Amino acid sequence: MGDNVANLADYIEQHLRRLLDLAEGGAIEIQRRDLADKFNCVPSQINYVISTRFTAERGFVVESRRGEGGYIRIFRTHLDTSTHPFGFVNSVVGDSVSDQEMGDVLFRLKDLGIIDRRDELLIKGIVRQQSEDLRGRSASLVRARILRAVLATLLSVRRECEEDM
Amino acid sequence: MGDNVANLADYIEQHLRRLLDLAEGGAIEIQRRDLADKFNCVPSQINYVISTRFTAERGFVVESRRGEGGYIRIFRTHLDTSTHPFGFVNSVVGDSVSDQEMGDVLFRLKDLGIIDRRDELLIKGIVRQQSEDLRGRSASLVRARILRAVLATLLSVRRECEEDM
DNA sequence: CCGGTGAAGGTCAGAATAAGTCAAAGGATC
DNA sequence: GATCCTTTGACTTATTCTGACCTTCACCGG
Repeated sequence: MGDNVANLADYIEQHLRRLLDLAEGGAIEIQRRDLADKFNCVPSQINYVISTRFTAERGFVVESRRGEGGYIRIFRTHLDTSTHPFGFVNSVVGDSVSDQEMGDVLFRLKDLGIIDRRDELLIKGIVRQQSEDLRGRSASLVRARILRAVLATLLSVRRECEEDM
Repeated sequence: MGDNVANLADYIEQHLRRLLDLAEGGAIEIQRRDLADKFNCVPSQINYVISTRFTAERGFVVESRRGEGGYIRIFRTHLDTSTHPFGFVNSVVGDSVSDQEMGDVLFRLKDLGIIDRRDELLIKGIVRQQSEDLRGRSASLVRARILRAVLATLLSVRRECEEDM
């Protein structure tokens, strides 16, 4: 225990985090090849670091492009999901959701103070609108997907709005 | 925006956008040969830039003519943003959406200042996450639904936030 | 007229560049 | 020694850039 000697992946993570701290706007751009050279490893190691450490759950979004002028960009999101119920949302929603279950989930979230009454109505409206022409199982699958997506959006946007004040 | 541009195609795109911004009536006319000379590249590079960056999805129409007195004209198309969020979103999204189309739609909305860079990435991430294990048509349908739902949420919440101030 | 000619722009496929994927091997931890 | 995390490299995919070849058009000489 104590100070475990960090491995390569940890060093690369540290490096990227330092860059992010220094960067204006909480975003950085790197070349995969260059970074791999700097750390004397194969390029795919960079992908490993990014996919294990710079995830949405940890508050990052990553964007990349191949070919000439290619890059990897890492953005810090406003959303820190360890303090915000992202995982929680995923755990309550499930893969298949009936209209009734949707109501229950939203009720719980409102009860917990995560969303308010207006959000509840808004979400219910959107989910219903987007699943209205579907029946049975496919409706439930779509509802689940949309519910998760909408909740994720709402939570991150809310947070942004709060910060803006 | 500090968009760092790393390749020729991006430079040419930027140049054309600047011209469009300056132009009265949101339209410009260029000579392919001249532009290629200016950027020291083959003429077909211009076609590449136009066909990848100035698409209908991104809000442009392009018209050209060969032969003596030939030209390429680029027009910016307009989008009515004053309508209700739902109607607006529906007019942009459609029933079936490829990943590429989603990218273009979000790009255009960002271009119009309706969403910002982070929204763009966030939404792309959410939609991809929710459609990642699907293939072909069903993926496109789900993408369309989720994209509509997420955009509608975002726009409604945004409005609320503004009202609250 | 009318067919030729040169001046545009268009198409397509291949090379070059850079990132992504995946599975298997290697280590650490319990 | 079982399991989980890391590291590697062979293979895949995406994007850009180029050049050879094609099409369209105005104009000109006969």
